[in-house]
Amino acid sequence: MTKNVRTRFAPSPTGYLHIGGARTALFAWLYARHTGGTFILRVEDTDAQRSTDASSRQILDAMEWLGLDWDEGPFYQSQRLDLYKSYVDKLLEEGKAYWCECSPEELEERRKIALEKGGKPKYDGACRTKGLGPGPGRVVRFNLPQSGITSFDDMIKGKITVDNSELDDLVLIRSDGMPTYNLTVVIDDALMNVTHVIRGDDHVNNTPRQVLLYTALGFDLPVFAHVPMILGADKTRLSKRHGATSVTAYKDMGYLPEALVNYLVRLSWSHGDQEIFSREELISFFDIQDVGRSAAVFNPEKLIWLNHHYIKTGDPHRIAGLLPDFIKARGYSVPDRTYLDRIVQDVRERTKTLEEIVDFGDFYFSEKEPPEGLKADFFKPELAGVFRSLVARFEKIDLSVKEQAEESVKGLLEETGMKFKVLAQPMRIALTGKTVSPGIFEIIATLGNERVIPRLKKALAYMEGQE
RNA sequence: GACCCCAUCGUCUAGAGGCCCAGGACAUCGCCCUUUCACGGCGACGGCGGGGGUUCGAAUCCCCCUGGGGUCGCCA
Repeated sequence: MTKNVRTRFAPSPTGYLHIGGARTALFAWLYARHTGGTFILRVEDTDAQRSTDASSRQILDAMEWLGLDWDEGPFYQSQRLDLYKSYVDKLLEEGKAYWCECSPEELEERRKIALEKGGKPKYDGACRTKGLGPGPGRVVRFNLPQSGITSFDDMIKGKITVDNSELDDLVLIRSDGMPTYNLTVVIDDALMNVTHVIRGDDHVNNTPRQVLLYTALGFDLPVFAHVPMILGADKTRLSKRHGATSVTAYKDMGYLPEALVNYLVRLSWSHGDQEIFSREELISFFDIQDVGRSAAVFNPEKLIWLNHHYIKTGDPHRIAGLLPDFIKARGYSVPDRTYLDRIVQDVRERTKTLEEIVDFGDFYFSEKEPPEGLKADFFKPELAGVFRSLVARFEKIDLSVKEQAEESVKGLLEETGMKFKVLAQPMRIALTGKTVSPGIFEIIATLGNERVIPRLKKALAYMEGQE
């Protein structure tokens, strides 16, 4: 029987959930779900200076929004300090760790000199043999082997080998008594029985030192899988310079979680030529074996294409339910749900985000006065007659039934011998204030008599005023 | 600078020695549909970084070069 898979996502609450972090979390979550394993959430808040509760909450919210639910946790490392300390004591006793009194300033200085000499700016081991005890300003360092090699098998990258002489004695306990990342991550992954450590590429270089720590602590090694980075258009690490990088920002811009998930999963992972994946498909298809080794460039255009795809194929009722926040943000009052449902169905083929639904469909929420130029161009006096008949006909029927309006206009066209093309734009402008909109009859049906008639009359009055 | 990693269209990728004078998707550009704009359909443009090997045969294997990324913190 194979060991039950256990994966985890371990964000540090020093900011929002980054797109790259979200993709890593997604992979770890998918792998757990795919294998029927367990997904753990662990907040790595050992940096007391920068960690905040607000960040923690925001990250958890973003995870939930993406639908990445966890089976265990969230665990907070700041609540496990005694645990880490007991392991460090053990290392100290066994001579596998030692106290160091070098100050950050001197270390910085020495690093600079080493760099100038063209060497590796690593800790020189000055305190290794001093036999120091605890004291103010002192840290605990890991006493790692100075020779030999360390290697591990990465599920994505393959075998990675590093000469131990490249490594230096990392800090385990800071001078303020707080443990550091490399220590806590190893202890927690081991104690939480994490079987697959799935994390960003930027951790590859930390891994050999952690492997050494696992060994020193007497733990079994997990399997490592380092996911390639996501880069910006200029192929440098994705950052704010490249646009929005937080999951929350995409939510606020009107992206759907399924679109972001679908976009993110295709970065460095693929399943043949398939582009669109349901959550169920993702769970059944996803495997770390299929994750590529090279970095991917974040392409906002493709994300927006996917978002549009999900907007135009998703359940309109559900999408309508997501609209109120965006409607309020534009200062409109929120109409009833049935009306919203119809709006979504009217506009979704031409709107790529929830925000766009509200902007493109602005005329649904309030009457939009057409610009003077449009009125002059389209509300020609010679149209007054037809418009008058149009209004008269519309007043007698229920416009919310699309067929009735269609029949009515058809009759009018037959009667006057006029082409619909001539009537369409003036009607559109009268109803929406602009030249681009959903189909005329869709608009009419959604707007209904109480909105359509006054707008048409207003246009008619303008035409008559020109006569 | 040192170390680690990576390298197929502009971008995401398929491709695990012959099925590939390289397939799909986004973007771009045409055409069709059409009440505007879209949607949809059809088509076009566009790539195996370079050089050596291995092999009957290489996008696929090996080496070098080049290019790119990552790390070198009392951040994670």
